[in-house]
Amino acid sequence: MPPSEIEARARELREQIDYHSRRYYEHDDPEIGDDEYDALLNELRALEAAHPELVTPQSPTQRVGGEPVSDLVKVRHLQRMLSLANAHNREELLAWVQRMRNYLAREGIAEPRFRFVAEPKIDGLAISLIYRDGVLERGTTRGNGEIGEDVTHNIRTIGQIPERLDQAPALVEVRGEVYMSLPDFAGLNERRAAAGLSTFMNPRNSAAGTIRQLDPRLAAERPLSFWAYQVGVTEGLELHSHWDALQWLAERGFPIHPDVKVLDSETEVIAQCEAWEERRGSLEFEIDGVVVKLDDYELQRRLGVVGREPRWAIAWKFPPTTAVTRLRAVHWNPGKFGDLHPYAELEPVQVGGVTIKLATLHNEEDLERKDIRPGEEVIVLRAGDVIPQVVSPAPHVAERGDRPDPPKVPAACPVCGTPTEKPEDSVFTRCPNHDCPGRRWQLLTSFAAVMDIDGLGEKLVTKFMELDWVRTAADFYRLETDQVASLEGFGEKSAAKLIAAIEASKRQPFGRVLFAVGIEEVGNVTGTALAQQFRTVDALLAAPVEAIDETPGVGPKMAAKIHRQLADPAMRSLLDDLRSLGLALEEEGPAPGEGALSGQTFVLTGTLPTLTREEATAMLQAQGAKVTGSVSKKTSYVVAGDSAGSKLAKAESLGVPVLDEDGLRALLDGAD
DNA sequence: CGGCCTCGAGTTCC
DNA sequence: CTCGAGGCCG
Repeated sequence: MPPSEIEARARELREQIDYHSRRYYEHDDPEIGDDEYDALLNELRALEAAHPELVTPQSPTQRVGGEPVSDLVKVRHLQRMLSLANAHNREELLAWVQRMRNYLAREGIAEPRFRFVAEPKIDGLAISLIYRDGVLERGTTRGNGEIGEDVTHNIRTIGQIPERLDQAPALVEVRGEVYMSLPDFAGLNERRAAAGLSTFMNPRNSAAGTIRQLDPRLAAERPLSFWAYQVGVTEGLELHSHWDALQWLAERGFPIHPDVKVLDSETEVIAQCEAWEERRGSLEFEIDGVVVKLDDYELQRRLGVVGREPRWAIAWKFPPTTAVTRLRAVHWNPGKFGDLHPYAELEPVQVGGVTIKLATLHNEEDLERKDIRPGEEVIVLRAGDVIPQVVSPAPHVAERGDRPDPPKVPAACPVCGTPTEKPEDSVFTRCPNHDCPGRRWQLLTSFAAVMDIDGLGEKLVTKFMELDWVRTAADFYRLETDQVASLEGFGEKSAAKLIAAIEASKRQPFGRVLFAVGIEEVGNVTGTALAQQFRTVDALLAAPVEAIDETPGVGPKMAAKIHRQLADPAMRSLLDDLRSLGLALEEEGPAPGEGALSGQTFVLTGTLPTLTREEATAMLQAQGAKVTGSVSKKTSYVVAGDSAGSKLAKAESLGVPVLDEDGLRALLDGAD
């Protein structure tokens, strides 16, 4: 780069960084992720390192520790706020305990009795609160540990933080974490979205931005919470252990997490850390680890501090939920209806405790937007959920001049080789071949899943297709026990079991069959609605578009699409075949408006003790109830089983009644 | 016409 | 679970 360009680039970077830094800190509303931000900052640092003459005092690189410019008053902490060493696994945790023993042995304390306290490490921000004579005097952010910022005006808006303390000493410093709970975060974002405002990226940013607002009225509108976790400087108060301190805090009304406990051995500590890790996803706040402290203050004092870290505490860090890995290739697969979907083949990498090799890329637009290229490093994320996602190129690759070519949309179907088409109105390029084996495989596996055929999974479908035993879903019902038993890995018994499962699926209601055969726009709900509306497959097939349009939940667009697909001879013959094979192609359930539970909407969540989701759905639908997937205020009941997640929380927040399996049965019995 | 609500579809790992 | 799009209600 010629010098003039370098200078221009440096200026550009400074402007961008300042802009994003303001978005983040002042407007509390970042447009880009931390990684992207860091990439900008790193590029600027690199430029400035190579060309020191470009460094200006105002450059973002010159701010101490990358702290943002701010009008908040700087305050020196009475006692430095320390950081923590990390342990990533049990070996490192045991090594920490051993280090403490060794250290104390050298200090002449042999065989000390260790008691520990393990607390969740909340992803919020650390705050120090000073109470003088029981009155909250000041709240300060951690800052760099030595100097923080005075945020007392915002601290006072947090209801969980007492203004006054009973039986308080002359001086006490309370430390804890200010955070935004996940429900509050979701609610805030919902309100913001409704008001046409941009939404926040994550609870931590949201909390950090809120606490640093200059105007407390803004902070008051944003729900913040608090957990206390330490007593710092005191005058006129004597405590002997961390646990005592926590009790003392609890007695004065500070929130202490109820599951924090004293542990007597490192084995218990490890078990506790692992337990927290397991609970991680079901807590109503984000945690990124567990803080383990030695309980006894005298031992803490003896152990002291090394650098900025106390020897007597450690943070058990959970595996990161993002990782950088190489994108090996982008592949394409046809879906049920021929749309080609790109997915990423990745160099296997550990993210959030599992190894990720594949990740969906959704569609071409998504692929283009992310600008990821095979051969380059990418950031892989496994958010609170389970599904891996490719987020973006790794920060450093975008700076490269000679990047590999972006992946190309295939000109021919990767499975059957038919030239692809891209309809005007679709984001997808598609394989137009209705007989494409890839497409048929998707249809058949989906059919097996929708019809709830036990044991008929992806592998078996593949095998049946290879042997050419199965071309359409109807062929499943033509399989014979002997035939299946002849397969490797199958015996007489397992073959009979599979055939029985296939037979059993014949009892699935008409609506479910309509869903299973693979009609675009027709899922569980629309299938059931069509079945109720038309009663028989003949009536449905004879129906003009206008009649289909009359179905609740179906409008003109869907009606046209459904009508066109039903006219397809292949679809007609499939439905015909299925009928002659004994599947239900007439509605036996109640007509619309009939049935004891008609007009009521149910949502199932979690695992019920004895019923499968499909069974419960069928039982409800038999009474005319509608079963949908998402909770809203129109939902009549949520049926919650074990490990129910966000839907249960939503039901509670909306005041929707929640049933367990017994409650459901009672309701169904009452309806008979 | 605008804005919620709902549905469908695809998807990973163990 | 999340996204986008279509339907429906005010």
